Amino acid sequence: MSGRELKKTIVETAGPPDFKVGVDNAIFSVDTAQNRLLVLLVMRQHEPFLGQWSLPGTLVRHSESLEDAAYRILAEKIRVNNLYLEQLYTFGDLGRDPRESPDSYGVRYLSVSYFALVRFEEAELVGSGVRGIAWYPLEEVPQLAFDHNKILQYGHRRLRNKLEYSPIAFEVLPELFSLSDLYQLYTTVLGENFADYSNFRARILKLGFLADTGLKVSRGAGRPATLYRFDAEAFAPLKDKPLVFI
Amino acid sequence: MSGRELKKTIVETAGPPDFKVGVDNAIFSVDTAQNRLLVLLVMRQHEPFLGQWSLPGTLVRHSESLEDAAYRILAEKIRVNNLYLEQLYTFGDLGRDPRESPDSYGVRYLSVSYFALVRFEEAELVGSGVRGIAWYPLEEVPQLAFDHNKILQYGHRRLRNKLEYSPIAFEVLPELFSLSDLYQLYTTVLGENFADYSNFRARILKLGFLADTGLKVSRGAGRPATLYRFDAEAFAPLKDKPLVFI
DNA sequence: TCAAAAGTGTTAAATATACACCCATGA
DNA sequence: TCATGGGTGTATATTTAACACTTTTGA
Repeated sequence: MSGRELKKTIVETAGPPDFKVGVDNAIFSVDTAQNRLLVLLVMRQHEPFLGQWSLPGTLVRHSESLEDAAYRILAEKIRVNNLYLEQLYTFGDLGRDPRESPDSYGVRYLSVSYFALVRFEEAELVGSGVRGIAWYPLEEVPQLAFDHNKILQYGHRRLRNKLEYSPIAFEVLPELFSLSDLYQLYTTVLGENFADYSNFRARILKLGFLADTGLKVSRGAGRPATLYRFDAEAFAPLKDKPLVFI
Repeated sequence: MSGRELKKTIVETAGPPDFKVGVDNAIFSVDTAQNRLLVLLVMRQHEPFLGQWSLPGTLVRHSESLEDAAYRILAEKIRVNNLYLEQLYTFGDLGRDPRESPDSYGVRYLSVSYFALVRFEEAELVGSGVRGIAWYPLEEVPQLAFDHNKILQYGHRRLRNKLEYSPIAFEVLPELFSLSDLYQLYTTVLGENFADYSNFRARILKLGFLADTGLKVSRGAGRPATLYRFDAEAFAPLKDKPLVFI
């Protein structure tokens, strides 16, 4: 063992390990036209896992909070005005990143994952020619780099829970939307395991935070739909109560 | 600026920052005898925040996962057989640790927090003479080191949610318990904002995962209470359904 | 024999669920 | 004029919530 290697080992085992901290985003959107739940994947441009699909991620920079980093990757990949974002889970198991030396000394890699929901219609993919970045239907997601399939699984569960218990749907719907728009969003994400349209409608209207704008929209055949607006003020008193939206 | 300082700056700004990763635990228990919700605090023995109360925490070591570290601190502070533990949230804002240099270059500190619930009666505090470690009633918690008051707030919210929607109560009750034991646990944690004893009883029994052992226990005056056991097998099919226990 | 703790039963109101049906539009 | 999507109503089962009440014990 050379002198340099010896020194390296001593230094690295002396104190607690240094971590590189990455942020990985599970970014979801709903294509209501095709009734599909989509997740944003990017092709890795570097080792490890070069050429494999992964969740968009980045290492956290100096003078940047975790959330800052999460917003930064998101902004690097898509342009979007409306979104919901929150922290998901932190993965720090040994050996989750092949850049860690196998003897488990030296630098460690840790991933703080974030979960985001964006409006599909307005989400514009950024990048020259949009190569190596794509919306994947959730059922068609391939084997991903690192432990990203696991992160995605976490994210999917969180999405379903959030949709059921919080008003995140309205962060991602257009300003004005019909009740079928809303219903479709719910069915696409949650499957069809809940109330039929009629009951859904009655329930959500009774909650009292959807304001009828009086406007109508006609989409091909059929009766025109009334457009509603989410009334944040009317919702405020319900904010801290356990609410079910389905 | 000396040569040494210049070099330091260059090196540190070249790549992404190194993080020291800490784990902090919000460890709760319920003193049913006194109807109090308690949290475990330790007195800091080192700078920063020397002599101030804090959540028990540690830096993650080489060859140790985040969860390993969480279990390690817990074991260092209390001896306990039954517990529930899960990851809470990761705090990585700039300046959350005073050891970070103020110009926000150099090493960063990040805290992955864990939430635990342990059985108070069997939890034995470890340490010579049990100095600098104590169960604090939640309402009497003082100003804590770092951002630990915030972590504690997160933990408390998680505790209430978990108790309402998951069977964590049974991880922390004795093997055999009466329905009033269970009810008292719930009232202590959640306040009294839910069903009265009679309705609570009817609901929880109807769920069908509490097995009547036939045994009775008499505690002073009053009719002896039937002892129940949590039947994990009977609960299994309900595991993935949204359940409300209150 | 009484107070304390455990356990049971009853009711009205609110909600969930499964439907059947009516309305307004474009082709 | 009819298929299509939007919207309304109703009947029943189930759940919630507030109680009054009975039972069994120790003092």
